[in-house]
Amino acid sequence: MKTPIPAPALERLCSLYQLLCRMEGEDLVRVSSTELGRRTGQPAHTIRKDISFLGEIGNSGAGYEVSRLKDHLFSKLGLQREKRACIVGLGRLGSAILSSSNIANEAFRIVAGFDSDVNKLETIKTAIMVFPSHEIADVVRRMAIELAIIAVPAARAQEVADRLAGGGIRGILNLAPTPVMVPPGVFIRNIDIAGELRILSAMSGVQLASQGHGVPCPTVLL
Amino acid sequence: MKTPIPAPALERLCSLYQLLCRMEGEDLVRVSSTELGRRTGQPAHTIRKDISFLGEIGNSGAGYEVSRLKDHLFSKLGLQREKRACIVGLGRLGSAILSSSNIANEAFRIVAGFDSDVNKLETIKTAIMVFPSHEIADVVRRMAIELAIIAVPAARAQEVADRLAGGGIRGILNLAPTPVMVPPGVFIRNIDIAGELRILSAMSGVQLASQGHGVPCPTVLL
DNA sequence: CGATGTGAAAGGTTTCACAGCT
DNA sequence: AGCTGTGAAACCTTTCACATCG
Repeated sequence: MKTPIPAPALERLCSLYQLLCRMEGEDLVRVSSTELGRRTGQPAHTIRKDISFLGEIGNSGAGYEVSRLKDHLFSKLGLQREKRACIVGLGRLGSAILSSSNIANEAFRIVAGFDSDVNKLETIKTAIMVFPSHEIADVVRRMAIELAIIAVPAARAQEVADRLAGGGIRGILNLAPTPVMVPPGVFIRNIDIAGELRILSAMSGVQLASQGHGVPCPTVLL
Repeated sequence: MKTPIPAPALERLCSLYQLLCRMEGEDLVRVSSTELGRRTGQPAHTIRKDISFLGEIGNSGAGYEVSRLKDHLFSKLGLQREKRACIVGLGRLGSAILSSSNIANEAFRIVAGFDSDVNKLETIKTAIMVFPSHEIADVVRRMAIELAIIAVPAARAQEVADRLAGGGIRGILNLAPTPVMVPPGVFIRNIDIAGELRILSAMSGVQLASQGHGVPCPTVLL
């Protein structure tokens, strides 16, 4: 925690954590950076560098012990403490995420949902607590919710983000097709699924300066 | 084309294009880079630099004409030619995207869907053509589909990606909670929604080297 | 003056090379 | 031999400063 970690490295480390969870399930005990590189699509030295940002861990010379490295990331990435999360917008996208994300998740747990449509609140079938949207700030504060997913129409996304921020949220994943802005201290990730397709469309028609960056490499043979 | 464009700049330009579409709807005719910066959360010089990667356009000294700049991006980003897209996996997530993405889209059109569950193919209500998953490569080739969205369980994502690549796909947006690898020439964006939350969780608990300028908005794109 | 466009500097990330360990 | 960890080089992106235009 001494060294500041580059954001891209942090993202890769999160992926790596997921990979290690899977490998542990496959009963693999030791793994080299070369092998991890093969399975993530990154060069081995990137893997080693990323890991080293969190401090030493591997038995220098004999690869990493899978479960030890996993636990190391688990704690260093702060995933140890399960964070409470909420989801705003219980339409098709919101409830799809809800039904897929609340199973077996170690880093966060969705504990509340919001929607502005009162009918929907009454008819929805879910184990989490649901509230009308105007109570966002209150509920976020009262339940000590730290993370939020926004899955509402574009026109309402900024307003929702403001309310979440007002309740003291720490991080927001915005899935609405327009970026939102947040005050300093709140982490934001704007992910627009249709926009992503547009980017792909553009990438395939324009000459790029470099096409690295999270793009898995080819181990291709078919 | 002449100047290679940095990938991050390309992503921002796609966002900018969306913003300009909205501004045109608001009947705004002229806009300065400062104003665009305010609305996207980026500094003005970044806006100007990004735009300049595509060649000159603004009346140097009097801002940009909204519709002219919009059209400029539209053609330079290759959005002009509407690309055919498909979606693999018609579960909750897949059909949520389908119902929200096929309305008024200028850059791509979803023309086919795939699922391995034959019952689902028979019961699903949609305007697009649906096929069993084992026909992916054939259909992609026959219908000249260029882009794909993967919305299947993690265990089947790589296999689906391989079939898409086999059919000659150009770009893949993978929403499964595990990254997939593709042969060179295919553009890939791996977006794991639960993983994004995990990244937020980690970001709020670890010291970062550089964090977005307080209010940014780029799409992570992957 | 206030705006754009751009070469050049600054800053951050990735890649390399090698010391040290098994 | 093969592996990890890391300082330093190489690379790419962002930021700055200023020439130029309306």
